[in-house]
Amino acid sequence: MYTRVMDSRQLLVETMGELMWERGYADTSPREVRQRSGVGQGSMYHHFPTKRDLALAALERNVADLLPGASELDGPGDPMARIEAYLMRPRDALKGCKVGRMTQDPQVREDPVLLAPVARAFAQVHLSWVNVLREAIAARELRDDLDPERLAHTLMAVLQGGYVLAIAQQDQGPFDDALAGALDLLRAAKPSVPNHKTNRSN
Amino acid sequence: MYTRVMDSRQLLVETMGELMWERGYADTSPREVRQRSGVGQGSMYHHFPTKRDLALAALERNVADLLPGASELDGPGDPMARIEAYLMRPRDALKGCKVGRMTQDPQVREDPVLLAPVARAFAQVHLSWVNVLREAIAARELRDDLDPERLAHTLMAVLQGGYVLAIAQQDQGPFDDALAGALDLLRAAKPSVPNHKTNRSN
DNA sequence: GTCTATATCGGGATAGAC
DNA sequence: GTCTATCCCGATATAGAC
Repeated sequence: MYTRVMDSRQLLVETMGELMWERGYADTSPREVRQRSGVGQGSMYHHFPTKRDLALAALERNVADLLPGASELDGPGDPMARIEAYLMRPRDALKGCKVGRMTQDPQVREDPVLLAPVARAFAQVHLSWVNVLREAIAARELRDDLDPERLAHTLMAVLQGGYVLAIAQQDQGPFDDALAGALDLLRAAKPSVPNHKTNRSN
Repeated sequence: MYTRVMDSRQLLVETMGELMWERGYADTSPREVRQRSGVGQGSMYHHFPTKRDLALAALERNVADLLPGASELDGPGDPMARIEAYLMRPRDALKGCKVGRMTQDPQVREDPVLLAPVARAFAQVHLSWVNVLREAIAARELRDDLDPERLAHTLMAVLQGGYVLAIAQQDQGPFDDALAGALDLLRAAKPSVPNHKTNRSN
């Protein structure tokens, strides 16, 4: 590791990451990156021969930014409480998801290399969801006839889709509703004869 | 109404609609539209002075394409059956949603005029969802402590988010999972003492 | 590593004839 | 309404000096 220094390279990656969040990949120009970052032309093309190279680095950075948040699902603590905490964490719905947004960018979608970090990120979040859902079932907080793999996709979709609804209406409300509704459903899906002795072997 | 003729104007709208579905707005050029449609330059700018004008027409057309499908929710028939039919209708997840996709296009997102048809479409679908969910509650197919407005957003989000997951993985699976999981949750949210006499006053 | 200069191409039109 | 010609600009680099 070559240690710290907030050098040009890193500045570029950070700036590109922001712009990709705000504007996507296709509609972000190298010019904008240079202007916002203050890094010069020559310098930029020295570090990143093409826009795509820069985008790849930025994407990986954005993914790395996001994953720690999802690890909130991994515990410790009561599974349903972790789920609730994760779902109810404050999020700016109108900004959308740094990572999920990329799936709608035509030039990312068609480029397996750019899509790969997105796929990996989602796969990892899915894993966390599956685990916490399994635990919730084991703790009798959820009916055991629910399929954790499926449900994990459902809950991830609520999040990603919530952003879409919020942006469409230019209103945070639908996003909050979508998450709250999902939580309501989970609560309604407690086993019909729950273990009231609450001896948490977890 | 000036009757049929698949004239240039209509051809342009149709083609732009397809391209916006495939590539979004920002990344679709007037040139592509002309080439795919076969309509000439002069003709195009005669009918639509700017790209944005064409996009608006195409967007409205795409919305009009989609709404009839959502009216499947409006019945008649058993509410839960309608919900299931709507959710399980075959969809090509990798193509994404014609309308929802627009929310991720930077140039649409920032343009209230272009965003408006999207917002109206979603509002209308939301209405259909609220109605069918109310009916499901009235028919004792869903617990009456669930909030139809919220749940409507949740279910719309599952759909929209399902597309995101599918595209990320380049796999229809996560989409199908997300919808199936949502249906599982709805089924698990039946009232604890359901009315087994099934006297449908609906 | 960074700078400035230069190059090519496509996007998004406008002009004016037919 | 449709055609061809033309225009300007920004996107995305490449070249070569410092």
